[in-house]
Amino acid sequence: MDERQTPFDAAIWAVVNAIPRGQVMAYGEVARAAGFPRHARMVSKAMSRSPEPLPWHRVVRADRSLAFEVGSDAFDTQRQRLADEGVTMLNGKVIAERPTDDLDALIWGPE
DNA sequence: CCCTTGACTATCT
DNA sequence: GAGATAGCCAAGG
Repeated sequence: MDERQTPFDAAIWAVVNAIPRGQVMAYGEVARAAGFPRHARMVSKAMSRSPEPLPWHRVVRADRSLAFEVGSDAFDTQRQRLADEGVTMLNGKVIAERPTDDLDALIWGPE
């Protein structure tokens, strides 16, 4: 194999995997939680590079809209997957709760 | 090395 | 509150 995952990738994957079902996080929040503030744009790349499926549909924009073009396959897929988790959308924006501070403990450890 | 691109965000109008 | 602008940062041509 040939994938070299950077510490960045691993951190991002860990955070995304830690997002509870039915909840969403913004790209910037994921980056920050992973320890890489201002790397919101890199989060998408890291997720694309993931060797195994990731709950990427739980990652949305800061304003709670989806990052894909409306009508695109990716957009529809994300909306459908969210719907399966009980998350619906209103006026183009996701209606879901944000992970509480418990997520930080989950990622950074009980410490 | 310069320039463009991108699953972003904060700020201003 | 929607559109425009600037900032941000890594990757690729």
